[in-house]
Amino acid sequence: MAGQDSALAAARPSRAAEPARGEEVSLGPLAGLVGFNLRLAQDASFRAFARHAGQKGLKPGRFAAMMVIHHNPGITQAALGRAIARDKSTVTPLIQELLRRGLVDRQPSRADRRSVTLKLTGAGEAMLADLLQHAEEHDRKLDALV
Amino acid sequence: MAGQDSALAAARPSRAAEPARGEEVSLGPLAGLVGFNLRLAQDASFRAFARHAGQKGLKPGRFAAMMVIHHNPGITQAALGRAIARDKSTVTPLIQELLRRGLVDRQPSRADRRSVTLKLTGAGEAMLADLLQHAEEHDRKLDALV
DNA sequence: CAAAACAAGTTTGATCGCAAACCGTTTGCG
DNA sequence: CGCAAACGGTTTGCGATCAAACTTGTTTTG
Repeated sequence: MAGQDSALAAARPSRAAEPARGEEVSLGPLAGLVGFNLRLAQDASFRAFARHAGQKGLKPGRFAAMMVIHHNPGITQAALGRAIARDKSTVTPLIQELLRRGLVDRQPSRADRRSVTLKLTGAGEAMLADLLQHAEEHDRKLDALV
Repeated sequence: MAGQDSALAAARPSRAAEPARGEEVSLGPLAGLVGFNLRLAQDASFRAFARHAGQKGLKPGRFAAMMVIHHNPGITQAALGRAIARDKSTVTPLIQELLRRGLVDRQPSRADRRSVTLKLTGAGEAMLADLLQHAEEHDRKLDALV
C-alpha cells in the first residue's frame, strides 16, 4: 500500500485493477500468499472509499489522521504519525494542509517545547462526522467480503 | 499501500510504523474499520518481506511480476499489469529493469504487433526459486497472525 | 551537572505509482 | 470496405511517501 496508499483516502478512478475481460492469468502460489492478497484488498478498499472522500477534496491519509486527532485531542504530530503508520516527515505537509483548510487547530505544547498539540476545529469535526458515515457504510460492504 | 507498496518487495528499515514506547493513542472506530487495518497489515507485510527481497536488490513489485510471468509464460505487459494490479505505465519501467538485469526475456508477439510476450530467463527462474522460499516462510508467519 | 543520547518537527532528495497524452495496431460495426 | 473506438506500450507530469540531515529541546548518565 505503499503507492498510494492509506486505506481510506483520495479520489482516483483507477486504471490498474480493472478486471480485464475474459482473461485467464494464473497467479500460481501468488494466489495463496497472504501478503499479495492483502495488497489487492487494500488497493481495492482504497479506491472504493476514495470516491466518497474525494468528493470532499480529501487526499490520502487525511481521513485517518482526522479520526485519530478527533479521538486523541492534544496529540502530537509524532504520535499521530505512529498511529497512522506514516513517517513524521509525511505528517508535516499533511497537517499543514489541514491547517490551511481550517480543519485542525495547532498549539505549541506546554509540556514539551519541541512538540505541538493538535485538535479538530468545529469545521473539522463536522466534516469528519460526514465522512464517517460513508466510511462505515463502505466498511460494512468490505467486511462482508472478508 | 500505495506509496510504495506491493505486498512483496524492496528493502527498507521503516521509520514510520515503529511501535512507540508506552504510548496510548486511541484509534476510535478506526480500530474496527477493515480498510484501515488492511492498510496496516499490508504495510507490515511489505516491510517484513522486503528484508529478504531487498537483499537480492529487488524493488517493489518485482517479485510479484516474476511470479506471474513464471506461471504465464508469453503473457503480455498489459495482462501482467492487470494481474498484479499495476498501471501499464508502471509495468514499462519495471520490465525494463528486469530486462536489463537479464531476468526476463521479451519478444514481439506474433499474433498482435502491438504487444510483446514475456518469459523468465534461466537466471530469472533461479532467482525466483530462491525468493519463493523466503516468501512462503514469511507468509506462513503472516498467515498465523490472521 | 555536563556531555551524550534521544526525540519533535522541518526541509530536501529520491523513488514508486497513477493518469493523461500520444502513436501504432486491431477490432467492431454500419 | 472504411472509419471510429478500443487496446498495447511508451513518455511525461505529478502526488504521496520514506529517509536522511539539521535544529531545537529533553532525558539519561557518568
